[in-house]
Amino acid sequence: MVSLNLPCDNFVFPSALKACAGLSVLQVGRQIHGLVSVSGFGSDPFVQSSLAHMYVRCGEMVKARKVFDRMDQRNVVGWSAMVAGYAREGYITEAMELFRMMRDSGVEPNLVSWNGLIAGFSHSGNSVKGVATLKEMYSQGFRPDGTTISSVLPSVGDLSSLVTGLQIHGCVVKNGFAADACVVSALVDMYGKCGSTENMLQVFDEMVEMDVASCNALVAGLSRNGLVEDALRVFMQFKRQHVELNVVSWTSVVACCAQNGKDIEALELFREMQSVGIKPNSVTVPCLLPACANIAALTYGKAMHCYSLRQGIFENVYVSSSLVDMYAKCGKIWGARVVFDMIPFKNVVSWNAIIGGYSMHGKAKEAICMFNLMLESGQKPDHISFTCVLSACSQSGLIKEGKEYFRSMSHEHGLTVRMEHYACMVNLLGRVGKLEDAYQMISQMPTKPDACVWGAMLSACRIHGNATLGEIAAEELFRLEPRNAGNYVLLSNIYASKRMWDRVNRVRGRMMYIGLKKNPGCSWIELKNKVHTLLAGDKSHPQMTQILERLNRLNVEMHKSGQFPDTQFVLQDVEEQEKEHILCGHSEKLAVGLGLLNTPPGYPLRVIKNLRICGDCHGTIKFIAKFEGRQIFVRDTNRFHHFQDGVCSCEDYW
DNA sequence: CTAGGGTTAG
Repeated sequence: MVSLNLPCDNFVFPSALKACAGLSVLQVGRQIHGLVSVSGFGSDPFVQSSLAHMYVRCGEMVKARKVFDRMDQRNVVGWSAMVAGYAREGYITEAMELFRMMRDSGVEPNLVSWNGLIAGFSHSGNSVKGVATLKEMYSQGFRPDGTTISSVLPSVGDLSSLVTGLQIHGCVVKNGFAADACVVSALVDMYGKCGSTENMLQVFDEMVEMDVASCNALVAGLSRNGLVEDALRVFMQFKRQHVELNVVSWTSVVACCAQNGKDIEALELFREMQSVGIKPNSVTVPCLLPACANIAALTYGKAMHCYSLRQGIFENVYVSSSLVDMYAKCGKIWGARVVFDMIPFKNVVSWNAIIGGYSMHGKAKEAICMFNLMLESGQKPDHISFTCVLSACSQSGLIKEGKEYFRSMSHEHGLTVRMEHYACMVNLLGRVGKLEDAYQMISQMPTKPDACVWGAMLSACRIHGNATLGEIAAEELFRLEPRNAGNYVLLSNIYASKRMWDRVNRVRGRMMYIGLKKNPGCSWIELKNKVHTLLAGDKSHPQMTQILERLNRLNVEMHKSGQFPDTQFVLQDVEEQEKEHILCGHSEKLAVGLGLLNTPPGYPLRVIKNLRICGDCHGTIKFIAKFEGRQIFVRDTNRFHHFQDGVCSCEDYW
């Protein structure tokens, strides 16, 4: 229309600006603003309100305010857009103040004004304000409608306040809002977030007309509450019933798998999603990438990188940040850095990804350097930034630096010290052998230490073979998480390393009594675009004979060179020779053996393990790396081990 | 002709 030189009037500007607002396209909005300025309609109240709204929706509150301040006759639409905008951006005081000023200037808020304010609070995650505003609206004689309900519900879910949720549900039933699809999906979501699956299912079952958003909320709700199998089952049902599943539906089910240890399933669902013609978007990618990272499926991860570049979604900060994380977890820390440097607008998530990456690789210097660069760039650190930098310090035994970061967290950055930060400090002190200091830190905590703190203590006791403090930590853990087999294994390993076999048997008896089995060790390796899973002692892999043959040959070579496996890591009290036999079956060694067989000489190997690497395997893999002239990366639950030339990047300190 | 709502994301 503009290129045809047709004149724009005060009727077409609002419509065009509304389109910009809906799509948050600031660039076009600015151009239209320019046209408005030269058109002579710059003082039309409709045009001005629309302009203010466009800037609000593009997150440009300063620009919006400028337009609003210049308005000659401020109408209810302009006021309401500004109020909602401030609430949405988290400027609560400004929103409330403007709301008051609107009334003082003689403009009465209507239902849409109230709803906008409530939606703004919900959007910015303000759980208390949303509900409070709903109550205030009631007290001033405004009846809520379906929009009010679906605006306020998201903040109720965040509150985890089931009572409030039930009250609102009651209001929905009484007023007949249950026919509104948005209300139903918001209710399903709210009950899911409050952990009430019975209510969630009831709302879903009573739904009048099938609605895809409610189906999606149900899948997410089941997944979030640990009912993974049910989530997958209902998804399959929806597919069979020909519910018109959209990109959100597929993304939800991919996320469900990726967040619950079903990494291979996540990759398969992603493929199926594409095969039925649903295009993954900038949310799908960060949902899927953790699955690639978990099993070090680098080829899939790279494919996602290419896809993101092709689709033009790489610039999305969540997409690029999850790519950084994926490369780091797949052993490519340099690749992670390259991607990080290409992120145009970094946020705290991006910085945390690269700091965490360096930390995981034991590169404390680099992690600290990136942390300082983040501060210099003006980015405020959050509690995760501190978890990353503190764990980097503990990987490398940097006591002084760690203590200083720990102190600055609350004193300089105004952040609350959480359990995981105490756990980092216990880890830091404990690993260098300052077990008494670590124990003292726990005793002086303002809140009761949780399992991650005691777990750090127990691990430190394992490294230094301290049975006395180990027993204290273990007893706390048995009370806090009686069904976590790892704790029993750690304590029993402490005893085994001190040859206290009667106590080893006592712990194992206790485990058996409550019906716990040692978590089987499991490793993954990607070879020729296929991810292979190996379980400790499992002989089912088709190449197992060759693997064991190769490993035995390497074992002989190792003995010849005068090195012997460290057998103190075996749990059972058995003859020395048999111990070595059991160690041979550890999954990380099997994965390395498989990698050696199926890759050309000199090719680097990347292995992922679900538990911490054992000392014997660590020693053996150091030997293999040297003997075979290979770089071998092993990622365990804690960090990366980069084996090369007979040494490991962790310097035997893990 | 201009203002308000639900589902996926470290």
